[in-house]
Amino acid sequence: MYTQRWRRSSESLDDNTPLPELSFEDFLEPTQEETATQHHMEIDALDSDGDGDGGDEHSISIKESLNTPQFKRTVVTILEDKRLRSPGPAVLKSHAIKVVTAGAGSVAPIKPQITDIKVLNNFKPLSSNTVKIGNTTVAPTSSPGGTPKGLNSLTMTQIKTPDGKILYLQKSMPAGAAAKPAVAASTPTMPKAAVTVSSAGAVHHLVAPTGLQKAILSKAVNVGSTGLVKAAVPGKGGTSASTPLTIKGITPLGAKSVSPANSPTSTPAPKFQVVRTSDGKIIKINQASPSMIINTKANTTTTSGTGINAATSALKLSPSTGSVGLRKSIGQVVIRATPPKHGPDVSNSSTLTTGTSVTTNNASAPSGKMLVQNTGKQIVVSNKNIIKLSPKPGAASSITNTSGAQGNSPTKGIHAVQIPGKGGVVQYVRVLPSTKEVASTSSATAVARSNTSPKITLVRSVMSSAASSKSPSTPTSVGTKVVSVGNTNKIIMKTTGGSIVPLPSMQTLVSKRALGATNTRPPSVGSGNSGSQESPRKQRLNDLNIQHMAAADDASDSSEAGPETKRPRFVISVPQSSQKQQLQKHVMTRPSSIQRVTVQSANSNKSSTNPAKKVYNLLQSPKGVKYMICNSGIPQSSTSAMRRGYTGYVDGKTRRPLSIAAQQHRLQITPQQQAKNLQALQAQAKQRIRQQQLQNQPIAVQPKATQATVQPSQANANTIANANANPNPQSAKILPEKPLFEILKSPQLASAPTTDALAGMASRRKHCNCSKSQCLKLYCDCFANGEFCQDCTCKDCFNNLDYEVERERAIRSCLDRNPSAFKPKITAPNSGDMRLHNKGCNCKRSGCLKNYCECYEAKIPCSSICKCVGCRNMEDRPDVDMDSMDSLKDGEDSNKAKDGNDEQSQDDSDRYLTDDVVEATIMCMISRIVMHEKQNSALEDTEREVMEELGESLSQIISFGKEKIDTNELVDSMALSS
DNA sequence: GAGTTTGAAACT
DNA sequence: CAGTTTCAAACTC
Repeated sequence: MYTQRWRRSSESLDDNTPLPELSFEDFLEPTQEETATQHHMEIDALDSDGDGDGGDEHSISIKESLNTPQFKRTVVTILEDKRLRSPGPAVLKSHAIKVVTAGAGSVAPIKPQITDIKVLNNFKPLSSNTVKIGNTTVAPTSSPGGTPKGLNSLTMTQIKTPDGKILYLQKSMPAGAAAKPAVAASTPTMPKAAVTVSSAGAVHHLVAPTGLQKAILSKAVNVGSTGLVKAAVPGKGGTSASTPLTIKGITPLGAKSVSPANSPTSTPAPKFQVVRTSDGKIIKINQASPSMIINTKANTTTTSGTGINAATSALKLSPSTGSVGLRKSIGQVVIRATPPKHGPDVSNSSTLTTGTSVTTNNASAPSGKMLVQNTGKQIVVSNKNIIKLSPKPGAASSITNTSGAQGNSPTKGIHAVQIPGKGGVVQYVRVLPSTKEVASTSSATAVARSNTSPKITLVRSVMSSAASSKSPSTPTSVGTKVVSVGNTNKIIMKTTGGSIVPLPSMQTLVSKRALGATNTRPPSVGSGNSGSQESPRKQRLNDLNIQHMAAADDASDSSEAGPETKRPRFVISVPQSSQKQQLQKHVMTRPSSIQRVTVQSANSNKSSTNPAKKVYNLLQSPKGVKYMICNSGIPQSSTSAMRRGYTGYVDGKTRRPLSIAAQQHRLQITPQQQAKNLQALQAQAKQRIRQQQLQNQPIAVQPKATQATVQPSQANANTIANANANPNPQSAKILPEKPLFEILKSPQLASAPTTDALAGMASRRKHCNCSKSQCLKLYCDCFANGEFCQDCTCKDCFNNLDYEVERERAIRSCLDRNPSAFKPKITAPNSGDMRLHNKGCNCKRSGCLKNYCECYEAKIPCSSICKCVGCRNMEDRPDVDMDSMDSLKDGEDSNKAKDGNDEQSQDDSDRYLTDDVVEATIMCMISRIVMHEKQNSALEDTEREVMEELGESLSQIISFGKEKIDTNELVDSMALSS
């Protein structure tokens, strides 16, 4: 079935294929560890910009979350839409709720489940709006009143807002054996009010569909001021092994939903976007209502009786206590719930909502991460897959859909986006054309609009990639269109009345994860079909349904078992081609045709634990450049963070890390960028001068300097040579420097050639000795360099394949703190030898002349970036001005006076004015000229600049000379004193 | 090899 | 963002 979806090209693995390095983040694919049970869902966003308008942008993305054996979790993140234009019912502006529960997987996690709830902004409960995540639905209810009906019978968790508003999480009694806690805000009319939100006397009732929502919160969940709440949910039974936590929003299922849950009476037949995660969880977004459940502007008028103010943003969720607090400040709510173990529920729900064949398979579907952003611009599905929805009017060629073949969707034209879920599960996104286009309208009608769901248009650019797999299940029937997201694919969802913003790519969301690669294509780029923007299809998105379908062929993937199998591995390249192809479901996991390939060692079996198995993401740029990202392990190349010394041995030429972003940058180089490049070139030239000076400096530096300048091995010369051959900084061409295949290999897996290569360039000179960090913090050099510990003397080391989950989590943590954490600290901006410490040191006592200093250790002089005190490792700082000329003169004079030897000074000048220094100086001057030429600067200005450059260079040289003299003096004085 | 020093990383 | 603590490497003895 899906075989076509997946490209598993051994080619990509070809060592000869140039594979530009990718940032370390790129390697953070969903870990293998993720199990089907695990779910990580993020829902960002609810954009009700069209509250009144009905235009809403909604993006839903599903990402796979890291699942550790201990912690299985589903994360749902809802982000606020800051752009809410129309007033609407009180809406949470941005909300992030993160609930993490220990997975109830076959392997019962012993550790308590953690639930994180994070509310970023105002929370706006929508009466009719409901969000359904997996089995759990969260819906704000406008109905005033006390506890919803049937609360007593139900196990309820309350969420209280500062305002006194209360949200209830309802445990619907599971039809099946295991009851799952459901969180829902129900409209007052909801027959089964599982959850109610009452503020100011307004009560929202949550109705949980019997079959669908099941959530059990055994532990209280608290939302901290930070908006992040962690709650441990004991698993079922004493062991607490698996307690799926779901938030169940009971949304009035519009025409589609067959769900038992009753839609609020107030809302006739709201149209919903249903997103289904690979694990079978379903998220429904009621577009009819102006605001999504979770996100609405605070200022919005509340038609629904929800009393929650944006202002009141604090939420507390305590399952046990039932209290949930929402805070304004918190913009995000992430709910992580253990994925429902069993498909039946899911399937049911899915069928109810979507009713399409597509929905059927989820039982085993791996967890997915869904991110919905209020702005609605982006949808991230499974890891890096992104679907962007943008409100811009102009962009879209609306996709007119008539009733989709997919099933029972109430709405007519359904656009389906098929996204590969984990383990080959395909997620489908349906976009139902809204029948009504509402110009910006008053918000109040949110609930009432059931029929008139906000109009959302999906605009997608033509898929460039040809390989689109057809999912059998996907209806090719007329009306439903499957949108595959290809490289250039752009999906724009436009609510009526809302503007459609062409989403350049799906990458935006990825940014968090530093998927710079995706950005490589400007929106316009890519498919010849500009169409996405120009002729975007406009269509209401009534129902957004994303499903992860277990691809039959995925069996291989899934069968591969192991955590990896559950990760989505695919790349989506979608051919622009014909509509027919479009009808075909395209797997869209990654922006720019990224393909994920699982590579197993010859002997590797499907066993999940097989360390040898690795997943490579293959990426091919429009230009045909292939990139490979290794899923397992941290790519060494990309991460060569080089903390203390490693950097010093990495040669920019051979290992110059090139992040995806950087690559994109190159691809999209602009004149300004060119100018910057020139500047960088100048900087490099200066650095070169410095280095030259350092090399000549007899003291201390020399021995290491030689080392530092040693070029890495020629191992990859074949592939690298070309890349490096182009010194022209202006070149927009991607220059893969080294086959990532080798670079990315974990040390353990690295082939001999690779090892050699690495050894040549940056052989590990040492092994860590960590004792407390478990080698999962940047303290650990191995970890910081993206390497597995090997032959180290560390204690309790987790930096190995045995703890890949923890490791990946740690990586993510580091990246959260610092997205550049794994990027090389020392880089050569361009082609040059000039390496710069990106961050600079902060030495205070070492004078930057000991290896404590990262700059010194890397054999590079400190720069203006450094914050060091008493630095002795800088030959010339920018702040050095011509005054140094005088000082140098003085120094020379003093030196002369001291030595009484003019020849000495002459020798010094000869020493420092080496050919390299002169050359570098000239390069600086030339670069100025070039830059000015490009800028069409006046000749006079150019000349002046050039002379200034010369003066600056001379200043640096002089400074160096002066410092050297001072050093000599010091040495002499010390010698004398001794 | 133990103890100290150092500065980045992590934390508050 | 600044101050403090933690950490592991670098260094000293």
